[in-house]
Amino acid sequence: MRSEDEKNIARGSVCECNECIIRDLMFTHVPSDGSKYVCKTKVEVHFKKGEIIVRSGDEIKSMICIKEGLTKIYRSSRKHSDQIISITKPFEFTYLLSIFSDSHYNFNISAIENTTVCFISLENIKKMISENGSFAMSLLQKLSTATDNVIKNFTDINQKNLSGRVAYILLLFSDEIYKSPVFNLPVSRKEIAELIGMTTENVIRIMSEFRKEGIIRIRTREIEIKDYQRLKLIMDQG
Amino acid sequence: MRSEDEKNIARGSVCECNECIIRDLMFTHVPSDGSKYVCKTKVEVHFKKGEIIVRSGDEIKSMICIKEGLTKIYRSSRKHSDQIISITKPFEFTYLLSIFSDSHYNFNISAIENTTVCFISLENIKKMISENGSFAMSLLQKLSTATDNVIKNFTDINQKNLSGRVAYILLLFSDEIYKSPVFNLPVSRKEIAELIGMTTENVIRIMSEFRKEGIIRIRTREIEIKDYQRLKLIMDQG
DNA sequence: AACAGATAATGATACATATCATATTTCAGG
DNA sequence: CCTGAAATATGATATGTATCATTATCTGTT
Repeated sequence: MRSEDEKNIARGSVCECNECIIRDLMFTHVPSDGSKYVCKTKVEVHFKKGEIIVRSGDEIKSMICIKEGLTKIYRSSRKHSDQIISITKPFEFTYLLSIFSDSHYNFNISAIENTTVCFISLENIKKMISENGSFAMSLLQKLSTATDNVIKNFTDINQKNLSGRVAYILLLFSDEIYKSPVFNLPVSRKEIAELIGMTTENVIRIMSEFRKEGIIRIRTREIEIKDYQRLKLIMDQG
Repeated sequence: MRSEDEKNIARGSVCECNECIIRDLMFTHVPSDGSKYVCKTKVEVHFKKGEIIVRSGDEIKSMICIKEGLTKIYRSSRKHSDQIISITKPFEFTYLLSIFSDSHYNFNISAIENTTVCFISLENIKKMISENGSFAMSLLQKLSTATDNVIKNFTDINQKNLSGRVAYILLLFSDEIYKSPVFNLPVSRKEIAELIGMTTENVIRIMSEFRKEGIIRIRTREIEIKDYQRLKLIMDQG
């Protein structure tokens, strides 16, 4: 049976995206024909909202870079519900460094919006690292920053009470992802709960409280942050 | 004012440790004079239990490898108590990948046992990475495995109830660190609480319960795991 | 347009965990 | 050996959060 990666690559077409980190790194560090290893094997694949991109247990054959849309990395455990580890934005790599530590995925990745991703042959990336140290160094820097942020988010969220966590996630979407006070939540309340470690009911309840207090406006998935300062205060004090 | 690193290096002597990961990687990947960059600048420093090795905010000038003893990486937040991110054993690097993502430490590191650490000039490590891709690749693999484990531990612990967490930490010390059913806890109950995200009182309470049930024996810091299977069950079910 | 299933919303209650208060023990320093 | 501060221990209570139950709303499908 073919792996997900192989199936995905088979679906894809050659990618020419200019903002790509890898392309950027190659342009900076690989003198002439950087395309030798990477560009030939890059393929773009589109996933609809909700579709699974890779599954825990699959063999890792690609680095996956988000071109457009939004994805989540998550663990599924037998008894409990899923736990979301992080959300990945355009021009970030989905899977952090873990691609170097294991031959198979330990987490799942799925699209939480319609998403275009770029599969880049991991074998070739490894070859590039081995042959070009300054490329390696730059890639290492980018990946470790992302990993650091994941750890920082975990510790931040862990210390907050429920209101603080909900405030945190609303500000994340507003400030970091959509860069607007009005946005459509790409995730269900259940997924928010999985992201910040609480129950679905309490996510809903606390969002309702924020609404009653005039801090946010809710129209199902559409959220408007009306009192930014207050929400920030709740996040910081939670 | 000199950074902690500089002060530490000034205290140290040249290190000749054979089990060192860096030395091992160099031996594998650097043909002849691997010592050129690294060995000359390696220094061993001893820290007494409780001493701080690096402080959040210090400039990062070294990779720090534990030779002997045990250290903790932790965040100090204004209001709440510290949060321990991970415990580092001999022949592991204390600071994971973060050394590549920032110029200054974001976390603190301190010795939780009498500890000997090895400071290796970061500048030289970076030079090695740039000049030797296969060294870079191996280092990347080792560091990303460690980082992966930190993330996995976070998600594991988060899903457990208090009993499960205490069981987890006791088994960690017994299985991973001391490899013996009897060991002296290197950390206070307060530090255990900071490591697994609960209050000191509840750590004590649950350990007492385990004692009353005959699962462990406690003599202050000395712990004996008497019913390994039961403890494991509590960890898994919690 | 109507339906069904998923998602969101809200309340009542149970449970887990934190907080507060108070002993008791341990241990470093004089 | 004593002493006091820190760590450990235990109980009572308060609080936060999860769970369970029910209804309302949304969304996609026929």
